[in-house]
Amino acid sequence: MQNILENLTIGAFAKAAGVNVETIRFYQRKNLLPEPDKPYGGIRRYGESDVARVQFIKSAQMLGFSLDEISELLKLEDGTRCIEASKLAERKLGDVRAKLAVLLRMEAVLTQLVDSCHTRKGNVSCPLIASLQEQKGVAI
Amino acid sequence: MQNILENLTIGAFAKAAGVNVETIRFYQRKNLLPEPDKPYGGIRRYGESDVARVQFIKSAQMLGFSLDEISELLKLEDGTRCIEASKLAERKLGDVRAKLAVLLRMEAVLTQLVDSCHTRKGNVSCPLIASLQEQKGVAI
DNA sequence: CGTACCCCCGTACTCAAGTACGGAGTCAAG
DNA sequence: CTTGACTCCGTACTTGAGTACGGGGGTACG
Repeated sequence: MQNILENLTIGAFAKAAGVNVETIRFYQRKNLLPEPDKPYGGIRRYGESDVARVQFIKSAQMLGFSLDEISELLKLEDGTRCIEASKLAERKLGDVRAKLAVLLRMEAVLTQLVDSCHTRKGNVSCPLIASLQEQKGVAI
Repeated sequence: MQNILENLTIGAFAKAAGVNVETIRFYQRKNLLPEPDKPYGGIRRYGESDVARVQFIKSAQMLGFSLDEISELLKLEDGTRCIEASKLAERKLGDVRAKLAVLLRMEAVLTQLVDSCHTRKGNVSCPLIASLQEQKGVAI
């Protein structure tokens, strides 16, 4: 692994991160990405950590976090004083665990569906809704 | 538990589901909810299963599924022939597991952060990004 | 009987998260 | 030293997911 991923122009950076240039700029305006300072009148350069940061944003988005929430997660990444960090982290942990609970249910139901399709034929349905309903009655 | 949740007007339905009336109508236009037929010139009535369906939609949205994806999940719920169902379910299972993998990492990192804040003081940061990066190298 | 609160349906507006566009500057290759 | 590709930055447009608005109709109660 060489550090091909250093000294990237914004175009190469965007390509490496799998988004387009405008998205990068958009994230910079939102302060999700640092805007590296540029050699006066020149062009900015980006590196591997920037790429990873964008990929993190994208992953978190897939999990239903909004950019505002992601910006909080990034605050944790970037480091804060323990008192605030731990408060924030605990909240986020709550969100994460709630999502996990739902996803685990879904996984179970879908797995069962696939299995039963392998053994039986014909029509099947899949109690996704019911599986989540029970959850509400159950203590966490 | 009485079935207070039967014979609801759209207003009561929306309230029970925790969304507003326009959202219900919007979902109906998108065919995420069945539009019960109404006594000609009268008003439509809704029941518990409709409420559960909306709550399912909301849960799935929190997990980053789009309404189009949710409509596929609902197809599974509503029952289809095995051949298609199982294909679809397998794809969805892939999505679900990918999300799970990321969430589990996040949970681990956040938990660790909270723990280490309880024992140490000062500044902390939290390798959220790094934890997801490793994932890409690892076989699933 | 009227008036107040729903329902129905259609159109129009909003907000988050991008995407697209365009003029001006920069830079590397020929 | 020009040309073509790329950067910079600002403004404007688009899309998904709702929200709001408004006219026309029940009905229920005071």
